[in-house]
Formats: sequence, structure tokens, C-alpha cells
Amino acid sequence: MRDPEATLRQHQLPVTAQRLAVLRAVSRHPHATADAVAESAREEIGAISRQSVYNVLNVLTEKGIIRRIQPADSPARYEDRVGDNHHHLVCRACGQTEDVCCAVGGAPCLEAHDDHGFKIDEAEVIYWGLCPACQRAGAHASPTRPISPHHHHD
Amino acid sequence: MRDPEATLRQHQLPVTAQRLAVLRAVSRHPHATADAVAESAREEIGAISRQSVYNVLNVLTEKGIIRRIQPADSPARYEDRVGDNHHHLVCRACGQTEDVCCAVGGAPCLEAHDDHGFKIDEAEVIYWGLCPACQRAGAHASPTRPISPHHHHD
DNA sequence: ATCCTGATTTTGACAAAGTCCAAAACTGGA
DNA sequence: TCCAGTTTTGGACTTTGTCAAAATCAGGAT
Repeated sequence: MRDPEATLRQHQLPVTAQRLAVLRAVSRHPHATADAVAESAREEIGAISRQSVYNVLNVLTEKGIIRRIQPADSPARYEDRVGDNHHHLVCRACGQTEDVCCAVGGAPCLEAHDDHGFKIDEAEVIYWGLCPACQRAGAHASPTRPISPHHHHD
Repeated sequence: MRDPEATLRQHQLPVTAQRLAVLRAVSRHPHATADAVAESAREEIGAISRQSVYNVLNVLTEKGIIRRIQPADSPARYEDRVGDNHHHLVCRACGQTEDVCCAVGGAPCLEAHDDHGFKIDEAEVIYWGLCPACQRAGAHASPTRPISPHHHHD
């Protein structure tokens, strides 16, 4: 994120310490949860209410300044990188999340075989598996085991 | 589902009224939430505790008898149809969920361009959009608006 | 058919992630 | 500097789901 303050003004959002701190926290920690964002923001400005973190994350998401991703069995995560339609790779054991480019090229799987009359505006792809660290730790993949909160990476 | 009772026995699960009712509820209502399953099961057997509904849905999911899907901004949903690796189409406005076959053929997008060293075991695809009814009702798609509980279809 | 033993169900408390609301504080233009 | 409208805050509340202990039930052995 070039200039958080300018970004806010460009979207007609009054600049506040809370908004700057949240925006910078998301920038510094891609795929962070609201909780992690709050922690990081507090390190920067001392204090911020839980509600404000949610308020800011919501308004930034609505404006398209950040993107919200909601993998199963995990609280919502936020990222800086918007507008490039990338997908995600999530570790079943520890929740580590990585970005991956479209598997099939530019605008990828955006067409379903039979769209049932729906007007589709997004194709969301999540790859589930085990990250290298959890493979070494001997975790074994199971599509039914939820993410455990152990040893989270950034 | 051919024969719920036989299915349970095949998986060494003692047959109980609760398990039969839940299994049949999922069969009758594809993509139902735990709540909807409970309601439907109660119509059949009169009463069942919330915890039992969750117990049964969990054990059936672990055994691979049913499949759990967890779209963003919606409680978990369950379906009968397992083992064919199909994907889902979800209406942003009302939550209606439809099955769609693999977009790209047999075992589809199961390969990410760069897998970051992960051992991938599943590629989950969700198409987001507006169902025909919500299009007619004038709802307009927005990747950031959560599903509202209004006029849910089955 | 009856009895056991371990699995299942129930009840009620608890937890996590968010939202709703009213009061206080603040931003930015006049 | 003041004012109006927006943000922030704190606390209660909701939703979805889990935990734990006690009561009940299923199914094999007698």
C-alpha cells in the first residue's frame, strides 16, 4: 500500500488514526484475522476498540480497498492485494494461507458448465492441503478436520 | 439415499432414530443448515436435541456419508451427494445453493500453478452470483454484501 | 427374552466471531 | 473557532457451534 492516507481520501473517507492503523496492519500482515489486525493496530496507536476494527475492516472492504476471505473453520481474513482475482491455498492443520495465481490463466474458472440461470460475478477457489511445516510435523490431511489454532504462521 | 439404515450399518454405526431422521432430512433437503435439518428431523420423530443433530452431522461427515460445505456468511450446509467432487453456485442475496459439475472436466482445477510446497488434497470452487428469483427482485450483486436471511429457498 | 457394557442422547453451560445501539469524541468544512 | 455529521467506544446481544456430565439406549452375550 503506497500511501494509506491518500487512499482513504481518494475514497472520501475521513482520515482517522484508527483507519490508518488498521489499513497499515492489513498491509503488514496479509491474511490476518480481525483479532490479529486489532493487536497489530494497538501496537501502533496504543488502543482501538474491537468495534472500530470491525467498522474499519467493513468499510474498507466495501470500498474495495481491501479484500475479505472467509475460509471454512477460520475467522475472516483480510488482505491488501485486490483487483487481481488471485486464489488461496490453506493449510488444514495450521491455517497458513498463501496466494496463488489463477490456475487456468487470466479470468479462469469464471464459467460454470450449467449456471442454473444465476448471474455469476465471482469464482472463488480455495486449495486445501498441508503446508510444508505441517507435513514435516506429521500432520495428516483430512477434509473433515477443522483447523486447529496451534502454531499459526503469519 | 437408498437405505439409510443399511448405510449406517455399513459404517459400523449403531442405528438410532436420531441418526435415521437426520440422514433422511439431509437427503430430503440438499444444502440444508444444521437448523433446517433439526426442524425437518423433528417433524419426523417429534424431538431431537440440538447437540444430537450436531453429533450426527459430524459423525456422518467424518465417515464420508454426507458432505459439509461452508460458504462465507452462511452456517454450514450438508448434502447427500458425495464422492463426485462437484462444486457450488451460491446466491449472494438469498443464499440459494445449486450443484455444478466440475468446470474443467474430470479432476478439475486440482493443480495450482505454484503450490508453495503444500500437499493439496482438495480444490474447492464456489461461484458467487444472483439466482434468477433475486435478479427479478432487483437485487444487485456485490461481492461484499453478506447473505441476508430473507426469502430463503430450499 | 433379559442383562450388560459401552456408545449415544440429552441438558445446560460455555466459547468464538460478529453485530446492534446509544453516548461521547472527533473530522473537516464554513 | 464552531458546527454538523461521522466515527469511535463500551456493553449488551446474537448466532453457530462445542464441552462435559448424567441419563438413556443399542446390540451382542447369556
